[in-house]
Amino acid sequence: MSKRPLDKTDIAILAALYKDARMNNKDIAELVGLAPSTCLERIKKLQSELVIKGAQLNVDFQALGGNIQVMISIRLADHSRTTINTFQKQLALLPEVISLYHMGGENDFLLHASLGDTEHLRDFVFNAITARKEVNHVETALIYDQINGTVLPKV
Amino acid sequence: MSKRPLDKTDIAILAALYKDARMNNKDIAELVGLAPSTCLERIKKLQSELVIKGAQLNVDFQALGGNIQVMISIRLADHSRTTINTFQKQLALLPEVISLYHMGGENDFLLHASLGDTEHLRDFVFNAITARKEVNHVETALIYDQINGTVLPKV
DNA sequence: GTTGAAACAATGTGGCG
DNA sequence: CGCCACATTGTTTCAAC
Repeated sequence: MSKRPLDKTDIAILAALYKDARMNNKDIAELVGLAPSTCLERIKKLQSELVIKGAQLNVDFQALGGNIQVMISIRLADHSRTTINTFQKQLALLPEVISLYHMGGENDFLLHASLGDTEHLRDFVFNAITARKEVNHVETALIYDQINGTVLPKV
Repeated sequence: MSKRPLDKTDIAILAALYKDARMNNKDIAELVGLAPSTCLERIKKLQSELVIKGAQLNVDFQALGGNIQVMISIRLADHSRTTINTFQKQLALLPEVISLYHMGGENDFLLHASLGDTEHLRDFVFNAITARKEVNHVETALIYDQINGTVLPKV
């Protein structure tokens, strides 16, 4: 991945798409003050350079039956690469999992999940996490609310 | 927010857009087996019902000078609504902040941030967090790696 | 829920600063 | 070399069914 410095226009494009990834090219072009063709060229370039890695929908998990969200801190007994990799790959596939962070520090993983109710949460923690031999410690914290940052300046 | 039950097609549309929010309507329609017009109608409906709350770009933070990502656990001294709200609103505006979670449990907030280097991290923690009178305890953990879940079944 | 036509956006080419 | 204008192709969108 090259380290091309991004100019103001690139940042403006990224900021626009960060706020609304479904914005169309014509509107972005207008917003950043470029002709549509030029703007598209830049977006394509950012994509090919993997500065833009994709785009994800913000779904209302509640509408999908996920009435509670939690962060689960997990410590493993064994920190070998295979254990970590296997754990990570298998857990990321579970439908309850929104994100799985591999961490440095006391806890090895932080798991962001959406669950239907507290019973579902209990079952999930037991069946998917504490049932695993390599898991040493689990701590669940409820998420009340999430706010996303809006901008990406820093250049 | 109404609680209309989503059918298989709605879920399929959401799943497609969750994987790639920039997918166009024609391709989604084809994928889920609908005519483009019908598919668009459903997407519009999901948007107006706020099942779809938006879409966010997956940016390579490294390309933007964010070489490290951290999760910072924060405890406040005072849990009044005003203190919490003010803290949340002000911190969410900082350019380093990716997400800010208001939590139940021991820690009041979990802050996901992207920083240029360790010095930037140190300054950020001091200036933006520990410098605040209402902050009681701060704990920073490095993120090695993040995996996002791929599907949203659960209906 | 579909089809089809008109309106609009995406995209490639060639030309300008 | 990056930008723009324009022409072509493809997508969105709305009406009638």
